[in-house]
Amino acid sequence: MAPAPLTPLGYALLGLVHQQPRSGYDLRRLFESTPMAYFSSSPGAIYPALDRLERGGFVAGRVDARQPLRPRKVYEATSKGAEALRAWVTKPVVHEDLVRREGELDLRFAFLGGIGGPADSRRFLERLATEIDAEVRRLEQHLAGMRAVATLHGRLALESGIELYKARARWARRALRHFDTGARRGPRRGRKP
Amino acid sequence: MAPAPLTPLGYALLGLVHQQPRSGYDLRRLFESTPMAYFSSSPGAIYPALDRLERGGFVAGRVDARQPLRPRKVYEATSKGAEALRAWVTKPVVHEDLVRREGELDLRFAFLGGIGGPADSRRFLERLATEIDAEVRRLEQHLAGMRAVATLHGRLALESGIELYKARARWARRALRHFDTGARRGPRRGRKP
DNA sequence: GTATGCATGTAATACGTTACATGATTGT
DNA sequence: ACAATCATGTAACGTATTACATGCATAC
Repeated sequence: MAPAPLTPLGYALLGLVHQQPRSGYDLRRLFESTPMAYFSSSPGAIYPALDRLERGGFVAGRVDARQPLRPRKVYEATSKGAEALRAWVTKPVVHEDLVRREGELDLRFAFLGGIGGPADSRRFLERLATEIDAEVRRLEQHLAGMRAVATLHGRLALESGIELYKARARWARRALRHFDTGARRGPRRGRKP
Repeated sequence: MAPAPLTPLGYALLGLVHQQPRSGYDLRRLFESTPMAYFSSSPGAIYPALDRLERGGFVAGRVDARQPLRPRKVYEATSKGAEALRAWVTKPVVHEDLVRREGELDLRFAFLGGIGGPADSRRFLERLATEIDAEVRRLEQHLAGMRAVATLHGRLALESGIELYKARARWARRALRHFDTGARRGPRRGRKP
């Protein structure tokens, strides 16, 4: 049942080769030159990770032996890989995603675009906003409880965390407008009256 | 020269035992029950990390053999540990801290309270805000450049990142008011006219 | 002929995760 | 008698990091 969960890097690579076939070098450059720099572009991370994905049957690589240079190995997602990716991006957002896997959230949402429908995007964003609200309440209670004991810096650091969560929730609710029920396409105009 | 850099967990533990002597179990509970849950409370992470800190001379542990239970081992920071901690928290914030070590920023700032003076806090926050501004400019340029090619979800995900950075910069500038030059103490009243 | 870019990889090391082990005390 | 709490640890495993290795093609 539990289908061998991948690492964040594994999902990132899987999602990218699912968008379009790419070589290890393509992926490295992507991590170097785009805001995905969150992931390491080091070959010692990427090539072994691609191997694991291939051995696990999530991606298939074929050697592109066009004459000039050292041959590229181009990967694409298998149906098993696509399924694992779908499961990952559509999985309900839970509390742990907020505190230990913050970085994955944007990635999951970005990949969700090519995979799910507007209903999936709505579910993701609504759930995200709800979980954040709950976490903000917890943090504010903690902050209230420590008012007396904690240092100024401790309180400020916690407030920083709270502000970041609030900003993310605002973003989620704004993004939701792009997936309004009944909207045929795009963010144009207000919601159905 | 380069004094064997510690891991994030290592710095977290070091900073906490620098505040006051604590046992491994104290630290585990802290990670379980406070917003520091970002760090794992698993014994397989904490006890080995404390060992490494002790072997490296950053902390010193002594067994607290008060009768009742299994004896606690209570750690406190050595002067070498305090120095390493000071170096870490006062180190200028750089671009890489933003993208690959976001989680450490709040921690560094929180510990800075017990270590540096208001001038250190100002430097930290000003530098942080400046680095964020630069990163936001980069991201917005990237967003502008991908307008045409990228998907709605990709653009929204990037906007999320931008919003989070902006929220952090706002927080930093607000927090700065607590460390105004000439202010004797606390955030009371506006800045010197 | 030297550096840079394309393109793949390996080796050593250290670290975190999960799960398990141990054992005493207190509460029901 | 059993569970929970205090308290410390170990073992197996997988993975990321850093640094190195290789080799051809093109540009200066």
